[in-house]
Amino acid sequence: MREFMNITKALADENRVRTLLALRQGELCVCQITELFGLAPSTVSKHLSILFQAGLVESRKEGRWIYYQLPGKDAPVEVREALDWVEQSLADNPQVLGDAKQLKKIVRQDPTDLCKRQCKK
Amino acid sequence: MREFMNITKALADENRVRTLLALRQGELCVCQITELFGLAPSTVSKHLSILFQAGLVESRKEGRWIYYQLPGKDAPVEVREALDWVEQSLADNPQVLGDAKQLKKIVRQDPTDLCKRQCKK
DNA sequence: ATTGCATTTCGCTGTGTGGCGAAATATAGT
DNA sequence: ACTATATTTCGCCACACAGCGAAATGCAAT
Repeated sequence: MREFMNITKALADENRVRTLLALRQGELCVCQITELFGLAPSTVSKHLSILFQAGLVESRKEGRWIYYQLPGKDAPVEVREALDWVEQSLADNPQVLGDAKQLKKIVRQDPTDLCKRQCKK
Repeated sequence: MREFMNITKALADENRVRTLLALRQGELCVCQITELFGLAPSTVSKHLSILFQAGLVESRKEGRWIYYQLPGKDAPVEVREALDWVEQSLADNPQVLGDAKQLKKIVRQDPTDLCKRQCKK
């Protein structure tokens, strides 16, 4: 029950749900998600931490960057069904489609430049 | 998106989730759920209101009593899939099974007596 | 009409949470 | 070693929310 509630609480924030759907495109680093939502890096990091503790995302460290991604087929059933439900419910949501569109522009840019700009703010 | 977030926020509370699973047994009035959780009637009423606004329960008025129940087949797809997900994830959860067991005793009692006892508290 | 009762609404309180900026941590490159 | 930089952790603040009790509402029975 504890684990299930971790999932529902993680899904009870719009930015976290949008993050999960954004990750369908493939792995993203913190600065890319930060750029997508216009939030502070620390805020995005916290969101990702909550998603991670719920098992809804995995992370991979590569140099200075930490890439987050959706869990693979080896994820617990609860997690997979939660993600399926989110995707099925919001796949053609305007907000989500808009995010996907903007993400394409973001992933084309050099992550280094993104982070530099965010630090200057 | 708004509607979907209403659902996820409604599911982000353990007592509300337990309520949904309890309602699989059939419709329940407020005082029965109050008895099950040991909460104040006003608190239970608020929870049910949140579930109702999310579309996760329906209500039926009969005299002084208001019975809440799970929505029928005519419910929106998002709602049905949310309920399916909750049920699949928690069907054999100890807490949920315990609730079901206690509910059987509660529904055997006269609702009038339940309410009287709750008012005396 | 009035009383009794099931439920809801209202006001309040304590706790939880999202947001930020600043400081801390960890890694790359010089 | 030192600097730069990507991310996290830590305080802090504003706000949302679960919980209760008391008052209000709606309905039934007298």
